[in-house]
Amino acid sequence: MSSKPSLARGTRDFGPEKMVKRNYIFDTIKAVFQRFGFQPLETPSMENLSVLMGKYGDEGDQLLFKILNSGNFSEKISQTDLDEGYKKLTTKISEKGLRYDLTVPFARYVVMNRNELPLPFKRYQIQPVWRADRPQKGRYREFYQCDADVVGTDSLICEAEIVMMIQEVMQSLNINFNLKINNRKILSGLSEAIGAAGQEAALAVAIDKLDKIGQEKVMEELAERGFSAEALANLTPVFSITGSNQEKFTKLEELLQTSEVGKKGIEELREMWNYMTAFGVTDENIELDITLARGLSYYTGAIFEVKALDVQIGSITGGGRYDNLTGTFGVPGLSGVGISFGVDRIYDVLEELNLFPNNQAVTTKLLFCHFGKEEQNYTLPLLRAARERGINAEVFPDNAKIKKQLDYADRKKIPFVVIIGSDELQSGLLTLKDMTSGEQFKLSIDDIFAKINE
RNA sequence: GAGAGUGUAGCUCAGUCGGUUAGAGCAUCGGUUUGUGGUACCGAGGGUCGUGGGUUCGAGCCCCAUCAUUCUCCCCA
Repeated sequence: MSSKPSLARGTRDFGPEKMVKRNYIFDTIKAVFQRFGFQPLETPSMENLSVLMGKYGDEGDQLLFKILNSGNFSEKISQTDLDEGYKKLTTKISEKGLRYDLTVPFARYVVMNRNELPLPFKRYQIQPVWRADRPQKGRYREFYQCDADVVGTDSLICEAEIVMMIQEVMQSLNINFNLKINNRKILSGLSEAIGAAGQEAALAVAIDKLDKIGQEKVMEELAERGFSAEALANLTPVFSITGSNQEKFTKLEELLQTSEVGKKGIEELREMWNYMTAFGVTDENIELDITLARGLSYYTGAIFEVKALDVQIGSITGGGRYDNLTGTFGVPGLSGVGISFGVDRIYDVLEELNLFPNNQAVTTKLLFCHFGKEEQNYTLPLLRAARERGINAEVFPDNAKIKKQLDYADRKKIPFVVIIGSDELQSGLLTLKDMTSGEQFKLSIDDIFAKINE
């Protein structure tokens, strides 16, 4: 019995054309990472659940793909285990899970190798991750993350360099972009300054939606979350912080006078800006945006977010600084700052704006076509010679009508074919066909190689 | 976790009020052309209408269940 094959939900195939385009993005990003001194790292697809569980909150634990133990796991289960419900049962039948992101495996790696690693340690990592949530537009159960992080230094030079890496990647890909920068300490300071200390998480989540739902709705949501009318009134001036980045700094300083954390945040941002200036980075494309929050709670310092202009799509890159990356594995005191490029969204942007280079799809340059066994044998040394000259070449492996062989060349977008029949065997002059123009020439094999390499 | 939609040929989709043998385009294969693709013309193959039940003289169409899948909210990349 055969049944129709199908893809597992939320997963995708990447055919040859898509792979060429994806590799273009990966190669561009990798080149920039390496130029800034980041080194490659790969970790296993699966990790022990003890490494993954409890790192992403309750909801994150639910979204982990768990791997069933091998062997007869059922014999270890008793009726009481079944009665206790699936959460406890899971721990008895599953000990491993697919990684949920690249940051936690990275933290595990750093902890396990802390004595061998040169600190600060700069690594980049491009691998798929898996999440068991419901797929929808632009969201998958398997997708790639493309991360670069530095651990083991608090220097704000790292933040400045991240800004430069973003600029270089976007410029290489020809994407017009807007980079927003904030600092998590400013958000903390803000909640202190408006008299809602300790509520910065709720404040951050709500304020992050500002450009999506507008100021009024944000206020409503904050009110629902228990912010007092007074706090909301104090918050209002924040929305009118406008002007150049330097002007924003000045206004912010007035607003956050009363908050130590807030002042620290401003100080960090100013220092970071000073480094950027020293590097020669201009403020073009870069915007200080104190309403940028980036949902996640683990950021503690700078926060970055990049959006593509000219196209209606969410953020394509994000990152920030987080303290105590390795704390959950018992090694406190290692701070990190990182950036993650959203490859799938960048792909969509390049596709929509037609920014992929177009001469990439060609893989084979030359196909040998023939009329039978004897002619095919004649091509084999020529095929080898072509490859030795660096020409991507292949021979049609079956005996088939020339029509079918040319059709194969056409579909594979092979630009040149050599046709060999009895005439060619006799004369030694081979027929070269240029598939784009349709022109044909009778040439010696050396002339053919020369022409193809033109 | 909550809500909405869609399942008909390999793919994208028509299918009228419930009515005879379920269609098209693309793709595949063959031919026009035994040595010429991308164009054209001719022809062929390909279906348990997601699955199971129900209503009916009669169901691709109506009802129930179930599975799959897409989208929205939550959350995130």
